[in-house]
Amino acid sequence: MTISRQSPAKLNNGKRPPGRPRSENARQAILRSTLKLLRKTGFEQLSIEAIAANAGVGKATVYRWWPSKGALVVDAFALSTEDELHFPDSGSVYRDMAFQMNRFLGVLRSPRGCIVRAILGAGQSDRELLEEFRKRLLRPRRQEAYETLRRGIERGELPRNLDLDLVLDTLYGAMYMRFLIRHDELSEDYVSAVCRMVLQGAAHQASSQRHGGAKTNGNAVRRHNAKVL
Amino acid sequence: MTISRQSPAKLNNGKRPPGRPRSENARQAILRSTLKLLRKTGFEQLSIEAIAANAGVGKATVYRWWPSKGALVVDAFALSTEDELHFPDSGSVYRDMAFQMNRFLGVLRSPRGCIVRAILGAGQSDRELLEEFRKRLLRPRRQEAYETLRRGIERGELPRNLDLDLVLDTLYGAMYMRFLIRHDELSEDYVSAVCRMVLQGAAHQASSQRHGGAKTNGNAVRRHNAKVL
Amino acid sequence: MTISRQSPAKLNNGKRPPGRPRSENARQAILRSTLKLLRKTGFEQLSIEAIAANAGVGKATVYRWWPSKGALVVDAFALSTEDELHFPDSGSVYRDMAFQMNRFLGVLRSPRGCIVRAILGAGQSDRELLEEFRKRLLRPRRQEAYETLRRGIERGELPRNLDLDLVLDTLYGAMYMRFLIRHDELSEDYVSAVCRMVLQGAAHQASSQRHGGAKTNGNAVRRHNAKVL
Amino acid sequence: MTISRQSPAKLNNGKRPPGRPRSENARQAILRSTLKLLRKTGFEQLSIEAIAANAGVGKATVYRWWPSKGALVVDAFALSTEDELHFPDSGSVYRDMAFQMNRFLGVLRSPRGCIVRAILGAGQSDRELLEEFRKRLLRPRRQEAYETLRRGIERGELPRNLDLDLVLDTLYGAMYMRFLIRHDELSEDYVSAVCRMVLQGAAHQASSQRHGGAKTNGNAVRRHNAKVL
DNA sequence: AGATAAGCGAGACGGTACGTCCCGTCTTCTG
DNA sequence: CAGAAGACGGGACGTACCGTCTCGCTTATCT
Repeated sequence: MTISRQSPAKLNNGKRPPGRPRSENARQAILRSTLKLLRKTGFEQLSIEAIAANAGVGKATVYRWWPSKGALVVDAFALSTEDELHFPDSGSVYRDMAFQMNRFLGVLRSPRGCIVRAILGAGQSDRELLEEFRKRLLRPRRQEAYETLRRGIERGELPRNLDLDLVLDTLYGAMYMRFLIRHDELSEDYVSAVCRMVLQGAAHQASSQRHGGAKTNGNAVRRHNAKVL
Repeated sequence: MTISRQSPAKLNNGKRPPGRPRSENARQAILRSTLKLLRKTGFEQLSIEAIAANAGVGKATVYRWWPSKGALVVDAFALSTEDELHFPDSGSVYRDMAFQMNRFLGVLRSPRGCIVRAILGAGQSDRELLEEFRKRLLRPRRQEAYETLRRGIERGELPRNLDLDLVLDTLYGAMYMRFLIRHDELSEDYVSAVCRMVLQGAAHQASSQRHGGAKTNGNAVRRHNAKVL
Repeated sequence: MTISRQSPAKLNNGKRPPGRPRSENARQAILRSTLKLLRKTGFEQLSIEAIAANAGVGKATVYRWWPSKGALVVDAFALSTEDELHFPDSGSVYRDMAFQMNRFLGVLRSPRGCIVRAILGAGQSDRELLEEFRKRLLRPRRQEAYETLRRGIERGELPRNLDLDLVLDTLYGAMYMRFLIRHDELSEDYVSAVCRMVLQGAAHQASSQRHGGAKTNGNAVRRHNAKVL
Repeated sequence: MTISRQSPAKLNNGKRPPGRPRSENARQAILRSTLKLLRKTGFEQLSIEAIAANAGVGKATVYRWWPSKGALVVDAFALSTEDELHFPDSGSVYRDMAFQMNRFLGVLRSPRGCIVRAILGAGQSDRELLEEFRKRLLRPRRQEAYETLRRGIERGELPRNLDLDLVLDTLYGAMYMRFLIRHDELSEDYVSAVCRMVLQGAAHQASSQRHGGAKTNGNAVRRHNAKVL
C-alpha cells in the first residue's frame, strides 16, 4: 500500500483501467531519488524539480501521483522501513516493548531519522502530511502494540481496563520528545528506563479507562505488581 | 531578551550610535504582524514579504534586525508569553506537576499553541531555532521542575537517585506527542492520567539513576507507593 | 481535396487495406470541434488536446491524420467554404470586380473571417500552411480574376499590357490590409471606393508591364478613361 | 517612448517615485536579447525564459515591464527602426511616397522583415499586440503620410476631399499583401508601379470623401491629372 | 472461424515554457 | 543614517500542452 494517489485500476472492480498503465519504473525512480536527495539536502531544500530531474522523469509525473512533497517523502520513507518495526512475542510485555522501541530507536538514529524529523517538522504546518504519517507509520504499529499489551493483560502482567493509548503515548512520547527537541541524549538505556518505569506505572495503575472513566479497581493493581518486569 | 540582532547602541559602550535610532514602532509592528499572520496562515505559508507589507515596513528593515523567519517567530512568541507556567508547592508531587502540566496544556490549546507547533516544526530543520526554543522556553521550566521533584524526594514520595530528566521527559513527552502528532485528544484527563501513571512508575522505580545506573533497590519502591498519589 | 494525410486505402491501387478503416465519425467530429473551438478561442489558444477532448477522440487519432494544428485548421476551413466567391460577367470590369470583392468582404466579416485571420496569422511562421492557403484559396480565385480583367481589356476598359497581378494585389491588398491590421473600418463603401480608384488608375496607366517593363504608352490611357467606371 | 509599462515616475508630476529606480541596463539587455533571439529562432519558438536567460535577467523583470512576448517584440522592433521611415518633402507626392515606400520595402526585406511578419502573424490572435503595432509603428508614419498627401493637395497634384486613408491603405495594402501572403515578388519595381497607379487613380478620382460621401466633383479630377506623376 | 492488422479511446510518459511568488540584496529618496 | 519603497537576479512552484507511447477493445480483410 502507498499513500500516492491510486491508479484507477483498483477502483474498477479489478479490471484494468483504460489508457496506458502507470509506469512502475518511473514510480520507483521517483521514490529512489526522493530518498537520495532527502538525505543529501534535507526536506526544506528538497524540490520536486530536483527529484524529477534526478529520476529522469517529467515533473507532471510526480504531481500526477503524489499530491505534495510531504506525501512523496512519507511514501518513500514508509517503503524503506517496511518490515523492521514489528513487535515480537516473547511472553513478556517489557521484553516485547523494549525490543520494538529499540528497533525504532535504531531507525531514528540512522540516516533515516532525519526523514522522520523532516516529516514531523513539515507536518506541523501541513495537516495532510501529518495525517499521512499517522496513517502509514503510526497506526499500523499501534495496532501491533495493542496486541502486545493485550497479551500482557491476558498473562496478568497488566491490569484489565488499561488505557492502551495512554500507555503507548507515554512510552513513545518520551522517545519523540528527546528526538524532536534534542535537549538530551536519546540512548538505549534511556529507552529501556522509560519502558521499565512506564510499565511499572501501568501495572500499578487502576484508573486506566479512557480519559479517567471508571476511576478505580485498586485491587487489580497490587495483584499484578510483581509480574510486570 | 530577544534573539534579534542588537541595535548598534549596545555595542558602543553605552553611548548612542550616530544616525537615526532604530524605530520602536517598526519593531512592534513587525512582531505584531508576525503573530497575526502566523495564526492566520501557519509558519510555512508565512512570508517575510507579507509580514513587511502587513506591518507597513520595508523588507530590508525586517532583514536588518532578524536573521531568519524562525528567529522572528520565536521573538514574537516571547512577546506574547507571560509567566504563567510556574510550579506551585502544594506538598504533593502529583498536585504540583499536574497543576503545571495543565497550565501548559492551556497554552498549547490556546491560539499560542500553533506558534509552539510552528517553532518546533521549523526547528526540525533549523538547529538555531530549536536551541532558541530550548534556551528560552524549555530550560527555565525544567529548573523549576527539578525543584518540584526534589521536594517530593525529600518528602519520601519519590525514591532517591531518581533520574529526574527521565521522569520529566516521560511526563512532557506524552503531552508533546499528542500535541505534535495529533493522533488523539490532548485533554485534561489525559494529562492527569499520564501524570498519575508516570509518578506511580517513578515511585516504584529503583533503577532510576541516569541511563540505567544501579538497576534495583526494590524496597524503596514499595515504601513510597502509598504516598505518591 | 485535403492536406490531411491520406488513408492508406488510396495508395493500395484501390483495394481496401487490411485493418480497421479510418473512422469517418472521428474525422468529422475533429473537424467540427476544430471550427467550434477556433471561433471560441482563436488559433493560438487552440490546443490539440482540447480538440481531441471536445471531439471525444484520442489525441493520437488527430496526430495520425493531420501533421499540424495549421493543417487541421485549413482543412476545417475548406469544409466550411462553398463556391461563393466566383466572378460574374456583367460587361463591366468595375461591376464584376466590385461584386466579387463584396462577396469576399462578406466572408471576411462572417465568423469564417476569423479562420482566415488564423490561417494567415499562423502562416507567418509556417510556410507550408501559407502555401496551402495560396493553393486552395488564393490561386483559384486569381485565375477567374485574370479572366475578368482580360474581358475588360477586350472591351477597351483597360489598357493592353496591364500588369494584372499588380492591379489585383492592389485591389485585394487594400482589403487584406484593413482586415489584418484592423486600423480602420472594412466596409462596402471602402471596398467600392478602392475598386473605383484602382481601376481608374489602371485605366490611365500605361507602364503596366510586369515590374515596370516598357514604361509608357500614354495614349492608351486616355482612350479608356471614360469607360472604366 | 515605449509600449512597456511606464515606471510610476512619469505619473507622479515629474517627481521620482519612491523605491529603487528601474534598471536601464536590464531594459536594454532585454531588448537586445529579444532582437537577437528573434532573428535566430523566430517569434513562435522565442520564449521569455530564453530572453531572460540570455539577458542575464530574472524572468520577473521581463514580466514587470512588458505584459506579453508580443509587446516586448514590438517594443524592441520599434526601437530598432526608429528613424528610417520618415517622409521627405521633394515637392512631388509621387516622389515622396515612392521614396518612403521603398525605405519601408528595405526594412521588410532585411532580417527585420521577419519581425514584422511575426508581429502581424501573432497579432491575428492577440488584439493587444496588434494595437501595439498600430500605435507604435503604423500611426506615427500615417501622420506623416497625411502631411505628404496634404502638401500634394495644396500643390494641386491631388483633389481636395480626397480620402487619405483610402489612398494610403491601397498603397501600403498592396505591399503588405505580397509581404504577408508571399504569392509574388515584392520588388522596387512593384512598389513604384503600385504607387504610380494608385496616385494616378487618386488624381482622377472625384468621389473621394470618406466612405463615398459626396460622390463627385468631376472637374477637380481632370484639372490635376497631368501633374500627379 | 480464426488469424492478422490497423484504427480507436484513453491516458501516462519525458519534456518545455508558462506566469507567479518569494527569496535575500540592492539602490534610491525622505525624515 | 534608519526606514519605506520597490526593482533586481534567482529559483522553484504547480499547470498546460506538446507529441509519443502503451494499453485493451473494435472493426475490418484475408486466409
